[in-house]
Amino acid sequence: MAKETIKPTESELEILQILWEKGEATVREVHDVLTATKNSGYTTTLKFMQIMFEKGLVTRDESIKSHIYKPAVNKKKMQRFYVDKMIKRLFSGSPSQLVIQALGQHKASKDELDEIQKYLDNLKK
Amino acid sequence: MAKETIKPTESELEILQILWEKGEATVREVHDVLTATKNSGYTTTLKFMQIMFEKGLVTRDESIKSHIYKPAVNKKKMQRFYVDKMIKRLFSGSPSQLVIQALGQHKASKDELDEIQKYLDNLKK
DNA sequence: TGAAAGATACGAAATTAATCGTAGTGAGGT
DNA sequence: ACCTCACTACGATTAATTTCGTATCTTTCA
Repeated sequence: MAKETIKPTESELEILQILWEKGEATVREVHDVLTATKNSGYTTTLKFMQIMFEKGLVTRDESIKSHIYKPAVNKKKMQRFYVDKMIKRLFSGSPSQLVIQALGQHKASKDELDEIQKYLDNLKK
Repeated sequence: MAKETIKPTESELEILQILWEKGEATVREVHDVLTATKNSGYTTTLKFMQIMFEKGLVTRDESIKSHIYKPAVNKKKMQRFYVDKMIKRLFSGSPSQLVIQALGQHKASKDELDEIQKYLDNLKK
């Protein structure tokens, strides 16, 4: 009975991101965020969230007319899963290559660099 | 006519990884690598590579009986694309969170840590 | 020379993802 | 009491992805 890692689709991940951010939200709220960048119908968003509910990616409170959805999967766990996959598929299994790539392609603030430095010091023991 | 980023599917990425690694390979060679971890038919691998050829993800030399395939997309470009997406979708847009996550979940060697350190020093200027 | 081995091409089934239309339900206001 | 509005449920469609079977071709070698 090993728990399968539930793999969200691209669209589901987009919605999870919003739910993680907000903690909980109605379909309407999620949809409003989505339509800020893309445009798709309300029932499309609704359908996605219903499917996510069936898959166990979210829970929902149905006691209110507008159901309230919450993420049911752990963000950290998903991060780990995808970081792993990405390292394997795109960085020949080398985590440090990913780190360097990530550092290189975005400018981090001084604070962020310091935080990474602290983390690094710790690893170096 | 801006060139669209060609987005390989999961399976296509798996094959690209092998081609990037080897530089070039026949279907048979790719298939042998694949079947080390999963199991699927030879014609499945063949079909994938034919589709990838049509999409322009690979080139091939047909002058030999067993066609020789080469990657036609840049690995760095793909890395950038997916790292971007991942930061956006899973790390709330924060590259340093990804870095810390990646560092935390895999043990890097001393050499690798040094390399990252050097890179970091450089960024800090 | 002709059968076996191994390759490609092609079509098509099976599955999964994404998208939307329509119908039905319930609460609130007039 | 009824109309309207926002919401859910559900089915259907289309598109993309994965997977293979079968036909065909070429080389080799007994």
